[in-house]
Amino acid sequence: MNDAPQYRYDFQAIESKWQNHWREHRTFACANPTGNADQTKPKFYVLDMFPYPSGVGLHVGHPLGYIATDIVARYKRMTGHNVLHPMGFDAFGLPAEQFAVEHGVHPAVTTQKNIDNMKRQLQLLGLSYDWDREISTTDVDYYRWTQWIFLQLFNSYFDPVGKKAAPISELMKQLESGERVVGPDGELMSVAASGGMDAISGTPVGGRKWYELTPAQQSQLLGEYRLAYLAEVPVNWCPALGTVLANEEVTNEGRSERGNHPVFKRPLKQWMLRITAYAERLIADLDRVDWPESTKQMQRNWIGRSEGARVDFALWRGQLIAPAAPGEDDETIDDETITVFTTRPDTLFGATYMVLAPEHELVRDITTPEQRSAVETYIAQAAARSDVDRQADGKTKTGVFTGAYAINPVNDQKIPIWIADYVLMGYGTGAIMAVPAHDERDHAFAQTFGLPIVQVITPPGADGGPHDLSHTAYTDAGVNVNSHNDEISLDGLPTPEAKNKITRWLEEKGIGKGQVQYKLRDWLFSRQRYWGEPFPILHGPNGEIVAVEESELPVKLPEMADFRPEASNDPDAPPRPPLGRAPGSWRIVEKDGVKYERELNTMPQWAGSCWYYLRFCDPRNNEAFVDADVERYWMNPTGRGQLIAPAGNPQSAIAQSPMGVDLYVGGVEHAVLHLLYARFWHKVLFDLGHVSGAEPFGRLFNQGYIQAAAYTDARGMYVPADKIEERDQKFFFEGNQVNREFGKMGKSLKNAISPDDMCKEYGADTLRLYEMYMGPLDQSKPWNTRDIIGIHRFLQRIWRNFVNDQTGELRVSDAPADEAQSRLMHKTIAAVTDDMERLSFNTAIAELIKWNNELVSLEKLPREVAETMVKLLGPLAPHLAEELWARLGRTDSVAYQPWPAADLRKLVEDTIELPVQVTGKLRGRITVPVDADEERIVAAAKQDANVAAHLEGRTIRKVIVVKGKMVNIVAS
RNA sequence: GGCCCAGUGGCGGAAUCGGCAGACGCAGGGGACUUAAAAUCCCCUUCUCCGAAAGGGGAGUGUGGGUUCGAGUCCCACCUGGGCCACCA
Repeated sequence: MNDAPQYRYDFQAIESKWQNHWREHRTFACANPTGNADQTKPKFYVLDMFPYPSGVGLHVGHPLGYIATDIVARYKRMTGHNVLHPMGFDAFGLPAEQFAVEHGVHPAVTTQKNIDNMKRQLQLLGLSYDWDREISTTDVDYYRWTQWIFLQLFNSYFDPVGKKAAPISELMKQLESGERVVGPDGELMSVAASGGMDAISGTPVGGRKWYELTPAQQSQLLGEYRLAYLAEVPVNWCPALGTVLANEEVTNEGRSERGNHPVFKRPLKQWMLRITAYAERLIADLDRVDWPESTKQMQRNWIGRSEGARVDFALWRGQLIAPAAPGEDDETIDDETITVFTTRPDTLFGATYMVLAPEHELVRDITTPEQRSAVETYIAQAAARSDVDRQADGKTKTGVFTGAYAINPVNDQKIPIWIADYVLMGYGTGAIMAVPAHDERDHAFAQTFGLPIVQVITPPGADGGPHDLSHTAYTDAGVNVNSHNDEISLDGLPTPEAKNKITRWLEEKGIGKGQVQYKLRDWLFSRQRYWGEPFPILHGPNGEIVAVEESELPVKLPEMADFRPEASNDPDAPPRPPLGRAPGSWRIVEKDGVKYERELNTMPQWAGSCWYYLRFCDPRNNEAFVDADVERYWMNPTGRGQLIAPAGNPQSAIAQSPMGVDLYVGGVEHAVLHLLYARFWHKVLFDLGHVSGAEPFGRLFNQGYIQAAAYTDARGMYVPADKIEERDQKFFFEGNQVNREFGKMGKSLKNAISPDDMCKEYGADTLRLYEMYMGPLDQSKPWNTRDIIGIHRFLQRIWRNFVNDQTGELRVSDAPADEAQSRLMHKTIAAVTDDMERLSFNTAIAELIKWNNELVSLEKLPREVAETMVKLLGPLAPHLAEELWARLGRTDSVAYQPWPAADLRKLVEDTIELPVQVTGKLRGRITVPVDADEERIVAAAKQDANVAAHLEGRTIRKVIVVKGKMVNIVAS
């Protein structure tokens, strides 16, 4: 027999009713500020990192951030903001293509299916997105503009004078007029800066003036400066997948993340984006955004700025230089120097040998005949080893002597030149001066090969005495010794001054220069895949690279039945992008009687996510990627209504940020790449005048992960967590005991929990509240289904406070709240509002639970109390709030009700309880009038029996009264 | 190895600016209601000592020091766990 109350909290009926209502009424559609739209409201743009629509759908870890942003969006609507809260899908990429290959379905089909499923799951959670603005990076109307932005990059160069992107056409004009020249190292200089150098001396192509170059040469020269360019670079080539892979798509074992196929480093001609030109600004502008300090630090580390100097070492010519091998250029190396980068030019006197990367171009030229075979063997070995192998060796150093020597410019010492794989071709100049006394790696290498170690730095305060360098290098700053020649002495100088002095000397002598070096490399931007954005680029018969006209965009992906990448077992096989098999009608474009072939690579998955936040502002615009006025509105502070925050809360977490998206929430896994790439694109668009601010995301918040118990069997394999039985704190799978551990929820640990199941069993409001109640948003915390019941009880208790579950009657009266109830209400409003501003939803919920527990004892809720409860609940549990709002007789949506304001006067009490300490230990509590003066407070404190007992026989040394907080009587 | 973050009851966590440690929830214990169970409601619940109780004492926020009238909070060193980078000259 089922005698459950007839009018109990029926979350399923409530939630589907209101989800349908919101959808049908487009409750959360938000207007752009055009025409007659209401511009009196301040705007607020709150954004999630949009998901990749995977086939398995969401688990309960995914919506953590979405729930948080939804609460913020709903709260901001109630505080009178025009809120932009969109959602879309980052749907290009390898997984969809792989799935499609495996199941023989077109990726467009599976992608759409996955999007539909994910959207259904999101709507089940009652998230208040403006679905009118939904976009997918795979929509032609979207990637058309991704291609357009690529053309902006292709048609721009980085002007080193203005330190910003500018149209390449301007550079062309300046080169034509001779106003600007190309310096000896390829640097762009204005004529003034070059000291009157004319275009002849500056032009690197055959030493000819710009106007003497053929069009192909001119085009090649411009290519050296474009922000998007083709270059032969070492890439991660995976022949089995038939594509290059980004570093992060390669496992620590040097295999592909998907499929576990071997990956090889090899040089290939690829599209690159010149992000390195922006290194300085990408670091500097981090100071202008409100991001977690750790995320900023990760970006700074990734960009890796170091200050130091370039130093030229002359080759020692007292020996025969190896003659060029047959067929090679017989280059004279008489004038050759080896240039190194060092952050410690102050240790130059301690440089006892040099090391070149095995791939360094000079290695072949300088190697002596006796050493040639050893060197070539080593080079071959190094090439065969993956980066991972190199690292696996840790500190053991390998290398080979080339037989050649260089001259240390400060002391004319003849020092040997080695090659070793601990020197990387990709950083600095690919060559180093080795100072084994003061660099750990050089020290280890010198120890291994018996090279001399010369101390030139002493630790501060070490009196210049010899320092034990037999086991380890001294790498910190100190004071120079043994560092002088006829012209310069660094002896006695502390490290920073020594650096400055030697750098100046090197510059005067013309053999060195102060330099800033970055770890950041240019961005490898092409993939040999089908499921990505085609490049809007054409290749002419003579190797010309021509941009597709803007008017001819989009370049649509061709329909293809077979879109598989061409796999191979041969690491030397050339890449064959799937688009190479596209029909000729797509591949070949005829213009002015010339046949061009389309670029066959596609863009990486990062491309679409680099600018989607801009498209959300104006997603259906066919004239521009975003309307300029609309962009200015959403991406800039309005200056109006900075925030609706309680007084006395200056450090509001969601105050409007200086520029860009007001709040961007996502996982810390995107701390570097996505956020760096998007910032780079945004800066280019800013430089070219297409957007109004220098940074895309004013405030960033990284939510934590949801972890869950995972179980491994005797073989260490994960077993499904939902099939585990627990007995006596031991865990069993199919009768066998298994181990429990905790890890990030997901498919690989077989511990995913579906939000669909939770919504079905407890409801979306319960799931939302539970996820927020688990702990601080930015912390990782373990999922525990058992704990959900507490939140569910809370919502049921709210329901019963409003509705008599036997009769269905509303338990609300029109009587006013008494003083105690009123005070409690305003206290809760103040606390919850403060928590909302700080994104501290766990404590906001705790406040509401506490308040609601107090209301249980009331016969009926005063209407004011009831309405306030519903409003405070609105952002957190929106379905229940809408239902109760309707039952209170309201016909409008609670989503746009004004947020309750705490009346501070109502919080004032007549008396206050103060803790009393004696010498720092709590001994009693007193109740005094709130305006009592110090004298009266102290007198009351001394009268407390327990306090008096502890003061008995002691002398009072000091009395500290902190108004409204506590009293401390110090006695001895 | 470098940089960053975190350690608080049986568990998740609270304490926002240096001022009553453990809010709120789970689990656990006791009680009410019920034929019974579920649900619901009430009470207890950091450890420990004295006390029949009221109450009171001591210890306590990873460890050891320091600053302070007062430290979970600030400083120094260390331990443990997590994240990112990792031969970047």
